[in-house]
Amino acid sequence: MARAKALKSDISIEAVLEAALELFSSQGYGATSMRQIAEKASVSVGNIYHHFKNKEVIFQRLLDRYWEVVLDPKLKLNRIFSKAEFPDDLEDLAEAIEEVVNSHSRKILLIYVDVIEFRGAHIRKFYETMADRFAEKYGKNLSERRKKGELAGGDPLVGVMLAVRWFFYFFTVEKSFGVPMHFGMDNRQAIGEFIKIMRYGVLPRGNDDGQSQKLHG
Amino acid sequence: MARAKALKSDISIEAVLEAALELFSSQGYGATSMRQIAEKASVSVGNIYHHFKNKEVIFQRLLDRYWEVVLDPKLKLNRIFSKAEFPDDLEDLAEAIEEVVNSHSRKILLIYVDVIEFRGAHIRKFYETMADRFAEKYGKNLSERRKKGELAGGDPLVGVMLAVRWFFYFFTVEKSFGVPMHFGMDNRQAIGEFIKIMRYGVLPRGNDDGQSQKLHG
DNA sequence: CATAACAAACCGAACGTTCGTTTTGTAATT
DNA sequence: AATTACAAAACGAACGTTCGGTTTGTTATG
Repeated sequence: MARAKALKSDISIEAVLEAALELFSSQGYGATSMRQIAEKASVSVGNIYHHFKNKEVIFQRLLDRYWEVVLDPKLKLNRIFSKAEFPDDLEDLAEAIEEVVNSHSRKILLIYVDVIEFRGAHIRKFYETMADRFAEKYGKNLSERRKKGELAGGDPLVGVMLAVRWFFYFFTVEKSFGVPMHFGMDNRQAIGEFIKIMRYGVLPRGNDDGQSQKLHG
Repeated sequence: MARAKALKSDISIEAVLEAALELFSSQGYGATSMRQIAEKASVSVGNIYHHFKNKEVIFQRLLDRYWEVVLDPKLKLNRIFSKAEFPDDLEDLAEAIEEVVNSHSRKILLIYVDVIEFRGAHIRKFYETMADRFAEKYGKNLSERRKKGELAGGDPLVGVMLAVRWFFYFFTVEKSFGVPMHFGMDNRQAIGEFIKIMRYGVLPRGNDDGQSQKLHG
């Protein structure tokens, strides 16, 4: 039987990838040297080249690992996607996305490194296929529910994509960029406001309130 | 009697900044060399160092120029801010932000370069002060209108910030990152869907089921 | 059990280039 | 004449990568 024994070389490879992730995500690709990676990984430069053809395949490998995470069907976010209960799942979506960003904030930064230094060469194709998969999985369920009148007019898929992208960007800026968005309120509160707007909009709903809509004077 | 005469040296400085902007925004800071800048600007390396203390001040200068653009009261976007007619101004906001991003897509990329390679060192303070200024300008007007019942409950400023950030991100990804978001629809249509959701939410409004989005012609 | 044989893992010096910056000297402008 | 603008060469340091040699671990053989 095949044992999953941890080879010594695996430890080195892991150390190199971890060091490279740390450095690429905090300095960029071009500004990170192989010697820096070697030192941080407590490994010789020659050893790195024994395991990796060159600097770029290290970067590529790191991006591949992020895709594995994001595409994992066991990921909570993906399970929410396949249930497709928008907009009831907005809170769950926010929580799951926060979890992804918190757990993989540095890997997410690599995407921006790729955009800046490689013109998005490594990630473009992936993003396109991912968007398609998402639309297929989530979209069918949604359009059915819309026919039943559970959702307002317009393409419901847009609403989900909009929210998902916004959540991702929100937490990425907060966590990966390290820039608190500070809408003048707590994080959780800001998410709550966003969800409220997504569901009900910012214009007052006329029915149960004495105030009826008096816009466009 | 200040002459606005264009000195010859100004032409060199301008060429250097233009070349540096092009290179920094497409390769990142660390991966761009002074020799590359010099060649693209048709200027000698020594000449660059005659006008700029070092490489980093070139980068800093470029970011400063972007702030000047964004803070200019004459900028259409800023004029919309000071009128604060949310959510009626959503279309105008989208258009103005698209204009800013289209006109300054490369400078916007510098922000991401700063985040990646300098941990946002150059931009952090600016963003904080800008958010405050925005909240002060736009916020007062909004809270008054909310008291008059023109807006739904919750902090109305969140809605504006939410929309503004989303528009910026949307156009930045489209134009600066060069990644078409392709929500399965036209750009203008996607913006329209977003605005509709912002105003009315995705849940159907009680008055007439499902078809309440007919106003705002 | 001991050991020879072999490959994978690893190291660190060295290669040729290129880096950011400085120095030196000349042309242009004032 | 004095100062600014510019170009070219040169500096030491650092770059990505290569390479010869050593250590380590496993397998085969006695």
